[in-house]
Amino acid sequence: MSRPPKTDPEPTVQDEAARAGWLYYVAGMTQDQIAAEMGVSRQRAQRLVSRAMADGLIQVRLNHRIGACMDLERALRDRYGLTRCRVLPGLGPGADPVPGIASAAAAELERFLRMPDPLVIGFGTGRALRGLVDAMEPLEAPQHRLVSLIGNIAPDGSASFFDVVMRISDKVRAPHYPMLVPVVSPDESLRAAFHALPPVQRVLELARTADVLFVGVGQMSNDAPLHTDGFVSSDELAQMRAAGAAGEVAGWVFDSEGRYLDFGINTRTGGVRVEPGLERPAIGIAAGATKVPAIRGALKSRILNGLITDSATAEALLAPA
Amino acid sequence: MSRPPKTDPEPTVQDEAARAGWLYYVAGMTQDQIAAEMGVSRQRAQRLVSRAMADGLIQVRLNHRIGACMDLERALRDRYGLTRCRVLPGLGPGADPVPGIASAAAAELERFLRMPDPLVIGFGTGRALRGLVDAMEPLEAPQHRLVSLIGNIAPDGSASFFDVVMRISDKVRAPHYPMLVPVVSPDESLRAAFHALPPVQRVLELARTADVLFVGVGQMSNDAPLHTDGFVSSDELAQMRAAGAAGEVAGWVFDSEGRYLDFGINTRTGGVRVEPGLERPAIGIAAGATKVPAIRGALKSRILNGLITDSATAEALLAPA
DNA sequence: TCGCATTGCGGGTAAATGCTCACATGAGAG
DNA sequence: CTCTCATGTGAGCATTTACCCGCAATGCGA
Repeated sequence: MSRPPKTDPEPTVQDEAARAGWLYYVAGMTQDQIAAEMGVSRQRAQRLVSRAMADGLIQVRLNHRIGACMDLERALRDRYGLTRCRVLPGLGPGADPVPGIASAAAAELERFLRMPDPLVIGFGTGRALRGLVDAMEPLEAPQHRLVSLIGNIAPDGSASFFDVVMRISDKVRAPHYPMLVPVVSPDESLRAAFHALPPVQRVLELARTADVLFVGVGQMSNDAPLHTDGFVSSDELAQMRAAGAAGEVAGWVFDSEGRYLDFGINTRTGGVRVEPGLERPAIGIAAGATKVPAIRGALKSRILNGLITDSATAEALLAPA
Repeated sequence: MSRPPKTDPEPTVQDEAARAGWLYYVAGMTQDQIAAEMGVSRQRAQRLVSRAMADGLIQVRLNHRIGACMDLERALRDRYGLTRCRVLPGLGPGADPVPGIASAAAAELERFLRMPDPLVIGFGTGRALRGLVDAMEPLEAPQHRLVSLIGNIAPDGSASFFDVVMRISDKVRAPHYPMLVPVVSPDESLRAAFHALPPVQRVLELARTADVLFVGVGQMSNDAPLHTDGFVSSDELAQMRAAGAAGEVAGWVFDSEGRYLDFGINTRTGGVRVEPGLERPAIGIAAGATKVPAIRGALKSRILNGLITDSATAEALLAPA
């Protein structure tokens, strides 16, 4: 940019690139026309155009609220090394964020379901996953296998409320493998007994090797799903929080750095936990101010390498910790 | 478009086009990649991208002052004593000059809108101003007031086609003051009656004291906007031209020296006229061979002290009269 | 003046793009 | 209920673009 203020005996610098870029992007001319207009070869015109781009002479902006979301996606990807990230416009404070992100989550799942090669797809549970199911289109995908990561026996012995895997299986006609163990066993030995059953072991093995994982993220505040759904008592919740618990994925509790705790309900939680740093997609579906510390932890240790959220949550996740 | 029967808040609209456009222009992905990313066919991706372009969602701006244009700017400033001048590369003869200068005009307006102190900004009308609006980025600037210089009631009683002030107001969330009088009244006494109304007087006062003015420039040739938009008849146009009319700003006609005529439609034009020699910025946005005599007149008498145009028009303005 | 490396140019070519043309789907009129 | 129109979609194809490769010109140190 240190051009002397002389007149035009030197008309040839990146000025030409600017002019070529102008003609290309604004006037919509083809590179052939630009070449003719400027009296140079097509190849040179092409180089000028691409140089105008590389030098940042051309500024492209998107006049749409989606634009901000796209910028947030990129920022989240960079910050947490995500392989997949989707940010949707928030519905405003106070509104339930689940409907907004559910259809995007459903679209993401459908992308995998449409793949012809058989996949094993693992699912957590929770309201976000339930929203995903509701937003899904029925779709024939019998080549895949759907497996639950989390036990689906509630404390009272019934099947768990949000039986995500079964509902998806209904919609896509794929075989499903429920995890026939309690979400949280009363004690460690009972969990071991369940896990020792051969049918359960087969499901556990399937879940551990799943090609794709879709999970929600639970917060540890007083409205923790684990608590409101009756899996932990208020006292135990408070204890775990005092010990640093920040959130949970598939019932497994971790701290603000995303490290799994080795006490509390983690000794009694059924099913498999999502290991940090997987190469396979591990996609979190979660939004809301109260979930921010939980999501941040899961992203930091790469328990999740993909995220679907809303713009307000994305901004909070990008704010300095 | 297969609409999911579910209650999606905003399932899919041109949001997809915006997303595709962002991926294409900002992220630099190929249409194949976009198709894979969004789970649609390549053809659809291409359609989305081109729609994003057609809908004006994508805005391209050039961050470089081409040497030749800078020289023209300086020459125009010197010749006509302009305080602001911006010359953009022409798009070639025959091409519509409006898109080229619109984004520069939008940038100029945005500079004023970003000022924290409240301003009163006055606007004329016409295609150039309309192009400006389309090129503008949405921007929160509620501290300013936007006022129309020109009446916005068309001959048939409808609101005028290019309701610039309202559209800008939409984009920047600033209060706006339309000029509720006919662009051109049938006779002098009717104009006086309109102007005597107290609400109109308040708007007139606001318009007279506006801190910044953005206006187009109309030519008096057979394609005069005043004529094509139905405000003057062919006969009247010819009469005025015979009497020396060279152009008009905000509906007020002047001769080749920029002196306002005191007959013809000037006795019936609503709104305020831009007085020559203002200290406050009075910025004209105009380009095209047919407008050259009009622009020259407006510059000569300093009706305008700022100009945004293209290189071809700038050269014509600098040619000896 | 002579290597010798660096840079820019034109040619050629594979990939990407846009465009047109049938065909499906659905709404609305008859 | 059928026909028609309007809209959207996928496929094929011509055009346009991006990239790779020799070649020549220029700059530089020996």
